[in-house]
Amino acid sequence: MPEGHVIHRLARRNDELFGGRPVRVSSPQGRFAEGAALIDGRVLEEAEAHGKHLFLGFGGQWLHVHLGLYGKYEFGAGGAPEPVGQVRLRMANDSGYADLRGPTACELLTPGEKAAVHRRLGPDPLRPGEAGDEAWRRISRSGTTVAALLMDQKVLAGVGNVYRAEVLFRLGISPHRPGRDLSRAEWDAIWADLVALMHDGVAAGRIDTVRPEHTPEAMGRPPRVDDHGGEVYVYRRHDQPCLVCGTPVRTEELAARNLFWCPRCQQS
DNA sequence: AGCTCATGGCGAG
DNA sequence: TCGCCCTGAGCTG
Repeated sequence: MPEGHVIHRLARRNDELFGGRPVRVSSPQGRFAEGAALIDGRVLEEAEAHGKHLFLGFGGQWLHVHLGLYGKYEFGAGGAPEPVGQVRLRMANDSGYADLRGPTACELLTPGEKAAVHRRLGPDPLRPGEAGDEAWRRISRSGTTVAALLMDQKVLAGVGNVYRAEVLFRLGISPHRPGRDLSRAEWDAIWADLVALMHDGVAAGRIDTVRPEHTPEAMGRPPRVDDHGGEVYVYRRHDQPCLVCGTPVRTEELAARNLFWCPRCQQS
């Protein structure tokens, strides 16, 4: 269950393991059998991520993978074992293998179709050279809440439920503020914080957002591990005391997703 | 064994 | 806004 940092790691991992060499491609489960046959034995030329979309380039044909809510990659060294369960896509060479399960998308795209995917995605804080200006144009004109806008992949690509909750907490911004009520300075701060947090996420392979001064050790509290594997302020911490002010973290359903925030630290 | 939930997104209405 | 798709983990019984 991935946000953008996971996909960028997957692009790098695929490139390291398979890049520049022929790769065996199959679909043990069978649901991607025809596509797999078309690229089986070809050379992986490039691997790229845009938001939560992964693109693997096989000379004019692009394998497009989107993990959705449940998709998962598993990498291994050496020979691939007998597939267990539902493996949609398997890529393998003599060094190792990668198994993909449960993706929302696993398909071959033409360059034109790939370009269309990019066109409908907003700027990605993890893509080199991208700026948040295009996102700001949409946000500053929208009456939708900033919480919903941050999750909208047309506005901004790669941010999911964890990063949106955490960046709003870190900047003390209420998730219910309409986008058009944000100042340019506030947006610039959000973008800069996302760039920093998500690059940390790529490096660490998990989402950590708690500043050093608010860690349990610094606050004189018992150590704590969030069940999704990172240290965060509000994500999935509903009814637990805010790490900064002690007020119970609140939750609410917004556009069919859980939103988390601190009603005291995020009033403005 | 059978729920329920999850870091997502699409299309129908 | 709702229902639906994909899969697995973590409960409850």
